[in-house]
Amino acid sequence: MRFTDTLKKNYEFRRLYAKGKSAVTPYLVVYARLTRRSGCRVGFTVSNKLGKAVVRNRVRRRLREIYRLHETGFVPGAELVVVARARAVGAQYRQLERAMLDACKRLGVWRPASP
RNA sequence: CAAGCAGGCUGAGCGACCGCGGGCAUGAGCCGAAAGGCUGUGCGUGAGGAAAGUCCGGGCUCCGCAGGGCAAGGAUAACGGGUAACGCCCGCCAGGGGUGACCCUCGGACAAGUGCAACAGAGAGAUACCGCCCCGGCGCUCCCGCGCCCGGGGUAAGGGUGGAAAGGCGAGGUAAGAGCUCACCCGCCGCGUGGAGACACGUCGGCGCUGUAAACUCUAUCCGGAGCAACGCCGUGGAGGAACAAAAGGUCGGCCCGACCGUUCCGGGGAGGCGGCUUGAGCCUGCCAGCAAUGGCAGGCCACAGACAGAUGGUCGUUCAGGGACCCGCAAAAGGUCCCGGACAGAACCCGGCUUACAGGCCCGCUUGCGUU
RNA sequence: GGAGAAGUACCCAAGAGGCCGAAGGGGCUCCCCUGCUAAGGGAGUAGCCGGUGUUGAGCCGGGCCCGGGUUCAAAUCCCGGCUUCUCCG
Repeated sequence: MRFTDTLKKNYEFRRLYAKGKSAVTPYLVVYARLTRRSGCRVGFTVSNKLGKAVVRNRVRRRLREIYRLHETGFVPGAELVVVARARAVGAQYRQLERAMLDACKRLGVWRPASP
């Protein structure tokens, strides 16, 4: 994740929830906004209502891997938070991937990478 | 060979590409006055037997506390040992289960005191409902005797109720009965022998006492409280305080007037940062002591994670388990092809246990039954 | 990560060893009131699961989150799980 930092502080998450736009899919919710920074910043939220620690870790790792593999397509300066919903627990990797890219495209922070 | 019992180990292997957290080195690039930081490169490393539940015991911190005793509250409970300690472990005893290997048991004291034992039943340490027996009364009868809407007394053998009816059973005894007496058995106390002890055996003597302490209680032993979000250090700004200066300067403004603004130190401490943070009752090998838990000695090793919105992942190939379908075949076995497919589960200060979850696989020992020699 | 609390009928809930065969509300059924409904008033049975029987009623057994245990007897006492909720920066 070359140009990417992770969102860490609670106030950063709350600022994004308050000021950003969101897109909803059955598997996840994406909040996003644009800043003047040169790199992207991303955070992942998997609440403990989704399951035990193993389940939550697997969901978060998959979401992070999806972001990593499609990192070059994100608009610089984007700040986003991906919140997993309950149906993400039993989802296939490809379903999660399609849901996340679709949501990001609707928010205008991602476009398919040109080869 | 089959069925079973007990214990221990293991918790898929190899490879490819991309990616992540620590550590060490490097000094290539950038930033910085420097310390150093970020990026890069190389080497090596990176989840568990339960990491889980947070149920016990410790270490470690802070708070409280002169020392000792008593009380309150809580915990534990046969006996002997192990351990830093434990409610854990080992051995053993008693009771219960199993043909057996073996398994199960919060297993002190109701004979110190108090409470409770609903309903049923006559009666729940006490009792006379039915019954049985004696005496009196009345009636029947020639008498023997028999009967009862009668009264007084004896009785705990029989009936029924109940979880439990007050040692069991037999004989003697008696009006009928009764440990009232006796033999045998059961239990408790005492005595003798053996044992480290719980206890076992014997029976010379005494006694016959309901159950319940996961009811209050008593006895013995142990325990101060909170927790790494503990705690220690640093800490821009802002609130507050002190010292210095009261001139110069800055901002608003065309200028004057006017308004606003200082520097240094202290400072509880919020955000944040750093430490605590991984070398420890540590791991491996061998020998000795012990039935064992465990302990002792010698040698070797730091390979055995340390994050802080929290790393250990993703996509594949192949092998090994496993399951299903088909082919071959009378059937089983073996073989072949294809498909599916990997238990429970993720460190968060660290250890010792317990409990709970768990696909399978491997090893050792033992028991019973059958067969062969 | 740590510290606690609570689970009782469809919902809210009382009960703290035996009279529990589970109180009381809400809900449900029937009746009154109304042109009809709501509200109000009166009465009533059951309730969840399984079995049996059925037009319906009934009858039997099990059930107080789940599984063990103590006791003659457990919603209640003890042990172990599960679920939900709260607090600590």
